[in-house]
Amino acid sequence: MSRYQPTSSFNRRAMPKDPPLPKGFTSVTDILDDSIHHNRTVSVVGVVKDYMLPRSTVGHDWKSKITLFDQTTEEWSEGINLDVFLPLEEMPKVEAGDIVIASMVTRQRYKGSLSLLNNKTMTDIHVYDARHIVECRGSRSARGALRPPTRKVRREPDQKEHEYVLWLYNKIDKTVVPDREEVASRAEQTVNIKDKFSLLQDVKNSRFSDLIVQVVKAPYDLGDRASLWVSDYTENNNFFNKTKNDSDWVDGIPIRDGDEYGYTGKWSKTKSSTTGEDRWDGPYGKRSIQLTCWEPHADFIRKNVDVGSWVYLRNVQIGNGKLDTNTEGFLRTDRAYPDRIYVSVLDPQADRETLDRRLLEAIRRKRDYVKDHKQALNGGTKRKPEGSVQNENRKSRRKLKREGKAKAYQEQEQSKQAALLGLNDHIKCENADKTTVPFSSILEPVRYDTTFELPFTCANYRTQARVVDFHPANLRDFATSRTNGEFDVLSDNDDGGSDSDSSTSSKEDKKRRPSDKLIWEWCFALKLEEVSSTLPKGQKPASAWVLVDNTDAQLLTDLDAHNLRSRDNADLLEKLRQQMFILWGDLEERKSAIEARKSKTGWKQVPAHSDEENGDGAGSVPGLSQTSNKPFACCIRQYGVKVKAEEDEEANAGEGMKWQRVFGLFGTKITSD
DNA sequence: GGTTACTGGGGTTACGGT
Repeated sequence: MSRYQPTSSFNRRAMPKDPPLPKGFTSVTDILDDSIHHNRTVSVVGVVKDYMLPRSTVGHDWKSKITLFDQTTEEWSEGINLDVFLPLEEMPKVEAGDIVIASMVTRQRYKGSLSLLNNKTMTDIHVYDARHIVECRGSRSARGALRPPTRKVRREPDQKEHEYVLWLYNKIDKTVVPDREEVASRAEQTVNIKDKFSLLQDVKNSRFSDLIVQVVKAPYDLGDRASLWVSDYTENNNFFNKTKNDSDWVDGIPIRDGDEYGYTGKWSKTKSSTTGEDRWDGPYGKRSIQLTCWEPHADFIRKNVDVGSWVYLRNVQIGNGKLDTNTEGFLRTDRAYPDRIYVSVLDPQADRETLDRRLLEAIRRKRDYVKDHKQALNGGTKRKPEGSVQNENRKSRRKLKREGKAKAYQEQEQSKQAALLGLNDHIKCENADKTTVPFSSILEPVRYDTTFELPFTCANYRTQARVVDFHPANLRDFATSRTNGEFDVLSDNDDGGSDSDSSTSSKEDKKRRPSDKLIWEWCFALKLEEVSSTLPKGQKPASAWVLVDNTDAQLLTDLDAHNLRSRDNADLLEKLRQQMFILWGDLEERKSAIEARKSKTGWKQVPAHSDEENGDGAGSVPGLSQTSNKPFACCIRQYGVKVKAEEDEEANAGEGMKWQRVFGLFGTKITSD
């Protein structure tokens, strides 16, 4: 049996004299049937049931939609949507009752719904004007009713197709064809697109709103419907006031005063359960709304939505629900289009460029909420001392900058000498106009009016040094991974995805979400040693560990980080090895040999304290200083990070924390020419 | 099967349910 006459439509396909579908065509029923794969190219001939006038898109084309049905679907008046993207002037013009041949269209699933999609190079859309088909009744062909094409067609319909169109016109039950005028007037309204988008803070009772929200609690399945708690991190006084006290919640539903429906009794068995599903993952206060979603939305939610998902919800009816206590939302089955799903899952990890601005703003609000929430948890006083320390630093920094300039001038002569040291000219360094300062002077403690020593200063330097060690010891560990945090899409985010200590999230928040992607970044440290022609004999050159972060490592190596422990990236590892060889000569070979001889106590940590003027602190490997490599010009920045203070140390960065100065490499590039 | 690779609306509108 031909696939154009499957058993599934046998019963609906009556009359033995019915002509077969023209070769290469598929019935609407079969297109709607799951036996046809997605993205298959099909051709269809059908009667226009509904359409939407073209609207502009954010892309180049305009978009219109034509709903088609045929004799295999007329019993249910079911139809398939044909989404058409074309320039406005090329858009086909149709009316209800017209017959359309759409050849070479793609069967697609978009936002949960099946539809057909035109493609510019392959698809032909031929429209037969219903009013003229009547006039063709005397002939065997509907050819005379064919409207002039709106764009160049690949192929004219053949005689069989013209005949089939006429047959279909006569065959179709006219009572199921919607009235032309009625559809036209409805279509006119489709160009008046009402922007129903609303923030939760602005939703109004009995209105319909489109929302961009995050699911803050696992959807609760109620059989024929699903309950969803969502937030966009705005506040609405009419919302339920979620408190930290979870005793007023059962199974995701707040227990109302009076408990009219006896929830407490009914569900008391599960009340004490604190499984992940019961967990509240949203903001406190009046920031979340409960939605009741009927089919087919409920089914979509069951399959595609979980706690943490960001969703775009369309046509949510806002109301007070039966209890008339708090504002709730209702996502109902569309009466006119029962298959239409008004839920779509948004991808916050998408390119920032393509991300919906409204989603970005919601994520920003969440970030701010989380920050403020953290402050509240900490008593709201923590930030002040931090700020004052920074102000302090800012003042002193300005003064130091002035002093630094004078000092730099004095050191100019010295640096000129250093320039004669035979630098590695494969290493290029930015800020060539800036005075080079000796590496040792960067390491000197910073004093303010000689009354106290600053923990660090923020400054950039240009200097000359050579690499005498690196960390981690294995080049494969120069790249590390982290999950792409939710707030990373915010351009001003400073919460660092992997910066778990500064994160305010709960443990659950840190748990990897299915949508999180693994991000690979460079992170390694180089131990630099001073090169100086004026160093007195016998005196050890100054040295210090210098961190190389992802951006600076990208510049340095001209490579992007990936999992270097994966065999797939063996090429990248080799490239990295070659690049580093230019920078540090045979250092890796020497280090490998030494490490191989070392006891199996594991690698030592990079010294947390980077000031290692004497060079023999933890992390230094004896013998590596003898490595033969050339010094090079590089840029070094000094900055401070907050670390936990030991009991006997001064906590100068707020409660229990102290400042520690750190050095970083920047503006330095390995070149092979 | 085939191309190119993006674009994506409606509404005097709403029930059902604990």
